[in-house]
Amino acid sequence: MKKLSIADIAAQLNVSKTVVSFILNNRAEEKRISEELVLRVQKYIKEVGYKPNPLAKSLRTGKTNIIALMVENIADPFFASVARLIENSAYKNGYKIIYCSTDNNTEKTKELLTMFRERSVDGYIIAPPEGIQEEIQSLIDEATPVVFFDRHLPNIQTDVVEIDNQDSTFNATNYLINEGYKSIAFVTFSSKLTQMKSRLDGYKQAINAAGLKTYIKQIIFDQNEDKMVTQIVDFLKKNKNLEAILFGALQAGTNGLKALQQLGFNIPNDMAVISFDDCDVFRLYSPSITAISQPINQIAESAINLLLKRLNSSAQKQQKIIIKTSAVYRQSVEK
Amino acid sequence: MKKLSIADIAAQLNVSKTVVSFILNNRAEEKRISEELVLRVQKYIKEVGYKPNPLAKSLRTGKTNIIALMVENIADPFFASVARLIENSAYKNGYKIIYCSTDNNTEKTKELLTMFRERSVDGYIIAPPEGIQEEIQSLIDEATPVVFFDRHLPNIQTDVVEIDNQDSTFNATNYLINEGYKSIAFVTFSSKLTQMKSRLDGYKQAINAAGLKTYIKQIIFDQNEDKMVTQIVDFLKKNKNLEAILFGALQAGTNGLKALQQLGFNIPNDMAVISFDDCDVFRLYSPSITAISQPINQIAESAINLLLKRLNSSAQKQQKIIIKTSAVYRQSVEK
DNA sequence: TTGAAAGCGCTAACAT
DNA sequence: ATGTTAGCGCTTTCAA
Repeated sequence: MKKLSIADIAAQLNVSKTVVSFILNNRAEEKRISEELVLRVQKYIKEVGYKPNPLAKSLRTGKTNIIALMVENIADPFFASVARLIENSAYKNGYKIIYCSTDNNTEKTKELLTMFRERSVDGYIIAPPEGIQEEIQSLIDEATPVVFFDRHLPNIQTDVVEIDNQDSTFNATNYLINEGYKSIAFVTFSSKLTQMKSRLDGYKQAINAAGLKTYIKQIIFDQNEDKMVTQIVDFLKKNKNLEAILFGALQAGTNGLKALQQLGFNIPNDMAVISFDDCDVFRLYSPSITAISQPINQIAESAINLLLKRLNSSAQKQQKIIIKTSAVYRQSVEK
Repeated sequence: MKKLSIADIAAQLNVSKTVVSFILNNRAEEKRISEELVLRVQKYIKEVGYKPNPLAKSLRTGKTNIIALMVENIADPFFASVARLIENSAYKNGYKIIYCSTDNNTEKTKELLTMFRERSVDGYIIAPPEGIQEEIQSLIDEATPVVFFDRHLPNIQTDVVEIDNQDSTFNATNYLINEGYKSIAFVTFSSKLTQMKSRLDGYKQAINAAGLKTYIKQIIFDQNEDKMVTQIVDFLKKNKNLEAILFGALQAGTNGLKALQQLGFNIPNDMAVISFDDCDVFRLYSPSITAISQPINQIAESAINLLLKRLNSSAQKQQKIIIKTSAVYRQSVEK
């Protein structure tokens, strides 16, 4: 059974391809095609199970119904979960997702963008690394929809979905201060990305407002987890007076717990702990770990909705959606 | 700046499209095109940064350089990690990945397969749900490469990458038996998938060989985690004599830990624990949890390599790669 | 209301 | 050794 083409359909029904095409694309009314013919064609198409070839359609229209999803790392639970939810909505709306992990690597991301552009991807949802302003701007200039999430790029005007990073760490830090802790550290990754900067700022702001001293450790990311643990161990050894730690990211938190375990710290007696991002590790750990929880559902939903809106109707003012986080208080900060 | 086409290049250089096409596709030698011309064309192409339109190419050749990756759930850490590694190799070899989560839902998966087929995806890497034999068989009949991983479908002859599920649980159960535990439960998901059956078989085999009694709980999967925890809690309440539990899957394990916590069990004194799959939760839990670790790297690598091999040269005997797991012994089974 | 035909950009059979 | 040309299957302008 050979694959049917629109020409086959037209030939069988003794009509032109044009008519069939119009009917397939719901333009029958607009084109004032007789109802009788419309029905006849639709019936036949259903009967033989004809499906238009999307490749040919794409070549002709330049639309692919494919959305590129560019995350930092698809193996990261946060990005994987967001991807899962975005995938759902996308498929529901007739779009497929082609994804990739940027590793926050500028060059790699540029190459990926070039590839996607060649393939005429319809739109982009990106957790952008630094240094891709130019490429993104030229996409925007071509009226290709781009939605940022998790972070943004300064100077780029496009839709963004973010959480209120600064508020989150500000509040968490204040919580620790109010609980009576004085020496509070912020352990995070060394990064220039906007979300990481904001988290650091929130911490600093709270500490400074309380007239306390800041203790900041910015871990250098390393494929080898043990090396990151070691960085935290060293930091802890150098700052014996610490009473509480706020971890600025999930992996900082889990590695931090490993470091604290290695050094035999008792949580929360020797050290109170709060971490950004929530996960099973924190829920199940004993003591359970207080965490700043990102509303993944809202983030994913907002991102895909913004993109779909843009795909369906161009030209509107870019939106910035800031989503509030909530802290889940657990045993790791009980005095 | 308009997008260049092969016709533009040909016109500029006063040669035919054919020549340009052959040179682009590395068939210059085969077609005995003069070296001088090859160089001239290549130079010009590089100069103007011309890239062939993959859409047009695909329409013509029927090849898309896209691989479909169908996992159970991309938000599951196991599948996300495998996806990450497969993504890497695929991009390195000039293929892109379009993925989807099947939810082990037969109907959904069939629809997805239809969609991918319409889009002329070049090959498939699938963790297959039940009931899609027919669709898969017809892909294979069309000589479309399909590689299964994590599980397989009975009666379908195609490349498979799996771990030695039965051996894994057999060995783990035996380990518990040798440690002196008598009442050993197997808590897993209710599933007809091959890998889950094998895990159950391995447990039964070991228990029976030792002349012990089996205690089996097959959790009904539920989006609501608490409901799954409750199922385990109920099971534990009904079997007060249990001394050890082997969990047949990651989520069974984490939910099991929650259940044990709820009931105030002390691990390993009140209950020894081993879980299938390893993750941070088990490493960081106190006591740390003994786990059967799947070699994710090997799984991903084998799967993508099998597929790439098939994409590059059809017709070869299908391979079944069985990968050994290793147990990571931790405190949860120390007597 | 319907149809003919051009063309999206590429490959490859066939010609020269 | 290089060129001509017919499609791949679709959309859309223009004509009837």
